[in-house]
Amino acid sequence: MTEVTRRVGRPAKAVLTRARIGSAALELVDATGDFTLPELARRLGVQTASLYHHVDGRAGIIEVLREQVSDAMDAIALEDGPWDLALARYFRSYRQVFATHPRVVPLLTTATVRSEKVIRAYDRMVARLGEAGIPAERAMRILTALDNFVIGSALDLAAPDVMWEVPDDVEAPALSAALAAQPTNRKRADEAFEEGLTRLLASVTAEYGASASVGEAAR
Amino acid sequence: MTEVTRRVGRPAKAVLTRARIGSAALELVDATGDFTLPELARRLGVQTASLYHHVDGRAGIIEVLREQVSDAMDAIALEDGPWDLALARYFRSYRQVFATHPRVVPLLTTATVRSEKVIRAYDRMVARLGEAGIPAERAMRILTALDNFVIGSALDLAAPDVMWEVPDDVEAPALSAALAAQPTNRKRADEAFEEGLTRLLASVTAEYGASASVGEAAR
DNA sequence: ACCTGAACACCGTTCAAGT
DNA sequence: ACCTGAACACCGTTCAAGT
Repeated sequence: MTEVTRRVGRPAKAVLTRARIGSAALELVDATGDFTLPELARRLGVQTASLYHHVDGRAGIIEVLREQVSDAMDAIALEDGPWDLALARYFRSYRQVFATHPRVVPLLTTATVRSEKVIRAYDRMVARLGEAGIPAERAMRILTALDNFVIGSALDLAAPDVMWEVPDDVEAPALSAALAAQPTNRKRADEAFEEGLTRLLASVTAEYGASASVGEAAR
Repeated sequence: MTEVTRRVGRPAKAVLTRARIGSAALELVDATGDFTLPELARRLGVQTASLYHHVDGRAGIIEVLREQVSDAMDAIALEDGPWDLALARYFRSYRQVFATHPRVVPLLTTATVRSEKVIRAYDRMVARLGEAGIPAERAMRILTALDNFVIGSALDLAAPDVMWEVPDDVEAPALSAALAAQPTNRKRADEAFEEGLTRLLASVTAEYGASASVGEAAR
């Protein structure tokens, strides 16, 4: 028999914090692929309504999740070395964070970027592209393209085990052979990310110049 | 006063079809960004439970949405001409479909591809990359990279009006200047898509050879 | 300020009953 | 086979009451 002490009213010390809610939510999403407020509250040993004292409902918890992954990104990556290697480092860390928490990606796909850390990172990237002689307008286009690619690649990490399933009555010999030759799903996703990131950055480098090959430096 | 005729039991002719449900769902998502079964049923003039006779609940309706957008893609694009131009045509039509229905994109981000039409398209792309001298393993990697980029670019279409919002207390001069120089959100998204697609395909072309520049042919 | 318990509107799904 | 009406479990959100 466990003795349950029922408490009513404000506790001497707050039992919840934004941070505690955030890490519990992250754990829950990592484990199940989604979260509900009642389940989250249960894991934290509180009532569902208690969460509202710290975050703005379900949308607020998604915000906390976004903050957590944003903070894990390597902003220092952008400071030193040639710009192309700096961007490569940053976007690799960007994707690496999502590789650790793939199931949160679908929850974060559409929202305005407000995180100070992420804003600063993009500012730094625009600046570094400018130093490399790329005009601001073009820099924004390149950054958005890279961003789209990385987000798509992050979503790929949350993909089901079988990404393409050829039905029995459909003939797709080339695709079937290519799929059969594939390594694990994760390896495929990793390789495709490197393939695209390297090609995109190398293409820009070829046009505007930089110190070394991105692919080379990855080894 | 409208006369309402209450009908019970099976009607002489089925009032619902998969197709009717699908187009009503697409309209609803286009208009509101999401859908619920009760609201969909209301628009179709039936009870919520009636939907279950034609589709497998909410997940089934998302499946129908996926079929609808998949069917709108230009599969013939892959048949003729140099492989790089063929792929460019296909991926442009791919993204064009989502540009017409941007708000459905977030609903379709993670699921196994089973659509015969899409499977055939990917088979065709692997085959054409093979003809160009690209080994199957590498072809799959390139295709996945392109796919990730296009999905990310499609999500970009569903992005809020302000993609990056620099808080008042944060200094991001380079980013702010670049954002100020931006045209409309849609134009930014369009340009970034072309930027990335062109660079990715040109990079592969440079390595394996093809007939003409992708960027050139786009004009 | 912070937690509880109860209430409310709403959603997805199931099923017996009717033609 | 296909539609209805009712039922059920569950979810997100609100709010008065308690310390």
